[in-house]
Amino acid sequence: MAKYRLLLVEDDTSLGYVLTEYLKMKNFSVLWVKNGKDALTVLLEQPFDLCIFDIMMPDMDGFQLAENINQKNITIPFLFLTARSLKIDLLKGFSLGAIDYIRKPIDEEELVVRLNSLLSILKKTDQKEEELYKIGKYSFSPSNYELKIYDEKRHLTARESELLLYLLKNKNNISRHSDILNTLWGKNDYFNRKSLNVFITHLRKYLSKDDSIKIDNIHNQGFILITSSE
Amino acid sequence: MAKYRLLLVEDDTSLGYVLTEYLKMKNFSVLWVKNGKDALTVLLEQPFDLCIFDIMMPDMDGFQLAENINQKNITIPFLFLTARSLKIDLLKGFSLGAIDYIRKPIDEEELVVRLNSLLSILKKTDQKEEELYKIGKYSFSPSNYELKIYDEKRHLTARESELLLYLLKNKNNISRHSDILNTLWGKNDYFNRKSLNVFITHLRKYLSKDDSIKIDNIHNQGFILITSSE
DNA sequence: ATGAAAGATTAATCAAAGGTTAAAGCCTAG
DNA sequence: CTAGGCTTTAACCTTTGATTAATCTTTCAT
Repeated sequence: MAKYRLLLVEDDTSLGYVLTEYLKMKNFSVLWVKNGKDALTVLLEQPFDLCIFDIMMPDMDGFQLAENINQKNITIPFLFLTARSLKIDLLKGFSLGAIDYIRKPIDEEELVVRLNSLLSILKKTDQKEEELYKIGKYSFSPSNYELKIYDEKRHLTARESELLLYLLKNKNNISRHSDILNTLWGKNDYFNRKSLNVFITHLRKYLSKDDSIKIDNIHNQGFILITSSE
Repeated sequence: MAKYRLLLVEDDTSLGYVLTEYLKMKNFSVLWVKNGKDALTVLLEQPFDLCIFDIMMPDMDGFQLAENINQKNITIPFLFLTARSLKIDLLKGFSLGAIDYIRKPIDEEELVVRLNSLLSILKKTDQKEEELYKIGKYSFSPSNYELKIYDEKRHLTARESELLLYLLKNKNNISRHSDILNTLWGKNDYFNRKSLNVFITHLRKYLSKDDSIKIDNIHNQGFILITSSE
């Protein structure tokens, strides 16, 4: 089983250290940062499966961090792990989109089973791959990497296929640069972005035989596969 | 939003009644049964989105119920809601496939947000809950930066979109210069104010196809998006 | 009424982002 | 170990859009 990648945001040095080591021992890949600002930076650059936020931290607290994530349209599951046990805080946490709110002091073993439970739910809902997609006059089979129009077939490469699938899953909605890159490339930097452009060019060429289909760029935001038909 | 269907398995009559009524008030559809046997029967007959199991019950306890479910390959998400607070019980609960383990006494409000959170993760597939604003004859999707009237679509830039969203949130109320500038630009000076004017001009042009919409200036105060319709 | 400040509009500017093509690396099967 | 296909990097060109500027028009206090 692939390691799950966790981002731990915790300003308390000793707790942060203990948790990081424990979770690593339990076969998680953990990045520990000590404040919300650093968290935002790495979230834009690297993919994670789940984030764990402390609330009370200097500079940017956990709530502010969650607000920032929502505002920036970063799609990442997160939960709060906090000493703040008041109900009002819990309600606020969930209303910000947290998938859990765990009160300190936490038993490490309990934390691990809760993390695994949440991660397995998240994974289950993410995996749903259909057999055949219709794109205007084209049809696309992600499992064979095959793009067909009329009788013409074209075999896409793995990357081309993944990218097209990603765009299709968000058909007529923005697929954000950062989300694409984090999902397909695993990181988001200058070179990946360039690479992404190259593959977008490929897909546009392959799909050029049906004018009702286009891949638009939304400046500084992402790409959007538009099918005007249907 | 469609009602979620819950199955509550709880032998305590007064708690069962209170919970059922409370959850119904919170727009859940609830079936309450008092033992594991009845639970199994209705699970085979009716669909549910989520089940809530007490543990300590006569005849068949919650753990046995969960074991039965696994053995019969019934795929249904369930969680435990129990007075048994020992870690060993929690670990057993998760190992049986529970998606949460909530210790009594439970605050009803907290229970509801936890249920909603879990259900929204589970239903992530049809979680296409993109917000859409109506502005007279226009509709605006902030996540796609898309402004639509009839069949015409226009993609706004990030700034245009943010500004329109800000005005919409204060629809028919004044959006102050200083508030807009501080929120979107992060500072408020001569040049930003000039920039803001330019974007207001853009939005006015984009929205000019419906006379019932206008963006008025309140001298020295701010702007106000007015929709006379509705 | 009048002048200064504020607002509206259009256009110019320029750095950043995107597009395209080709060459360079990198795997992997044979 | 090498040939061929795929991905990444590079080079170069085009487009985009926030800002600034320039020029009118409106508002408001006096």
